[in-house]
Amino acid sequence: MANTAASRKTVMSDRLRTRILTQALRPGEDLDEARLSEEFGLSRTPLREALRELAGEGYVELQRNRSARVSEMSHTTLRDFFHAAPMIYGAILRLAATHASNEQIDTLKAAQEVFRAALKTGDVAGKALANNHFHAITGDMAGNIYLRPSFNRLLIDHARISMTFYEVDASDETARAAEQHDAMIAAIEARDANAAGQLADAHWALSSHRIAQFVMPTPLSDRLGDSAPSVRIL
Amino acid sequence: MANTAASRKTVMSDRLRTRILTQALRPGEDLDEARLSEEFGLSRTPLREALRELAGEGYVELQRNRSARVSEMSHTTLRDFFHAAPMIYGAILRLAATHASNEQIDTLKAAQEVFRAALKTGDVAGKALANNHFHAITGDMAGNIYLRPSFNRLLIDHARISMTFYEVDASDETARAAEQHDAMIAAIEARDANAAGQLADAHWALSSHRIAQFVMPTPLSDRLGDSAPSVRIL
DNA sequence: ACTAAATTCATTGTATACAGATTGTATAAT
DNA sequence: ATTATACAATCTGTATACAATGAATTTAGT
Repeated sequence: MANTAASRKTVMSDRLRTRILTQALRPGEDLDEARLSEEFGLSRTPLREALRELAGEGYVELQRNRSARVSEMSHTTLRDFFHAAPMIYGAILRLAATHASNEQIDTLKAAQEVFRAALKTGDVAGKALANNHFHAITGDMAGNIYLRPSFNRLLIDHARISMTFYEVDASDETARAAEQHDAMIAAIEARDANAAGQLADAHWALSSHRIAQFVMPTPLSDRLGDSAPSVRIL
Repeated sequence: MANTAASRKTVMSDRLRTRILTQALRPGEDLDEARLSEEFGLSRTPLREALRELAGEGYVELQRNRSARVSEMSHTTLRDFFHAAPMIYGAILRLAATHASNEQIDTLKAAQEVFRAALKTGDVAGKALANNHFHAITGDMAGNIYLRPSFNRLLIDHARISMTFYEVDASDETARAAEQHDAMIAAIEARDANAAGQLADAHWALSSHRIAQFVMPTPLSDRLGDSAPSVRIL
């Protein structure tokens, strides 16, 4: 039952998802059907179906009579990301606090432990994936089928962006992120939607600050004396 | 070039989408692969791929080792719909006003003419589809890849719900909806994001009022004298 | 030498046949 | 009569072979 055909296909999908999230497969990269199907020991038929499922989730983009590609990430997508993320993320976390089941809360706590462990090892991909998993669980908790597709799409690019800026060590900020995760768990456990919403804003502010700092580092002139560096990009 | 294989597949996808939007295929209905592939003159392979693409867009739901089903619509989904729609819709229309190209505005005007024409004929499916197309264009205008998946998912269920409550004649309200569409076009053309956002709220209020009235009609006691019927449902 | 057309090669799209899984039915045992 | 088990039928999942499309290269013409 372990190596059954059905499981091989889900394994393939999961592996591809992980590779895209960690940028082992780069944005815009072509996906050769023959090569991939051979690698996973499956024929092209199930691979093509898997690619279409991944396209629906936003991992890849299909093009007619051409190879599927890993979803692009341009400066335009980054602008759109900054616009959409706070709104969706706030709504998700408020709903998570309202609807989370006790079982889901336990799952979230476990994910948080994995995240903290990943912070210690220092493995970049491990951090990004663990963080991604933590937030994906909050998406499950919210349980709103209309918000989920956009939220999941945001998580994909958040992980991929993270893979870039986690390269630069900033252990104080990751530590603060972990603390915010703990606060989120507490707010959700207390069914406090307002607190969860505020934490979403705070968490987002921290994350977006890091991203902005990476994309557009503080100019030297600002570092001398000026205590309010520009966070706006583009 | 007209009846090529590639076009047959897109025709099949489009037809299935239309049937689901108009509830010719009912929520929860099983989709038999053999029957459908035969109907459209294609083998099961491309049909299965099409179903996976439709699943990604939210039209159908896949289940392992079972037939694909038309996406469900329960009282739970309706509650989620009411929660998510105003937020997403407002954001989309504000972005549409900010980013719309002149060509897109022309397309929107054409769609509005089709919508007005559909209102006159009285065909229920025609109204719902024309309205759906109008709003889909505003989604294109917004051009935010992170909001689009959720917005499109909302449009699917909005069309399906409309197919139910458009049955009941309420020509005064559909006329008002058409006027709001015109106002939206004007706001977008003027690049007035605030006006567009307010119109989104107003349009949504009208639509949700109709839906709520249909789902939970005004009790007789309220109709006699009480001028403020409850709009809240669930 | 350079452009244009034709041909070849590589890759995607589709059809068919087969394998695997699930559901329903019939039969047997208690 | 009821439950359990085995069998059969139906449907989903996968593999392989073939068709069609697009890109690259070669060849012919100017």
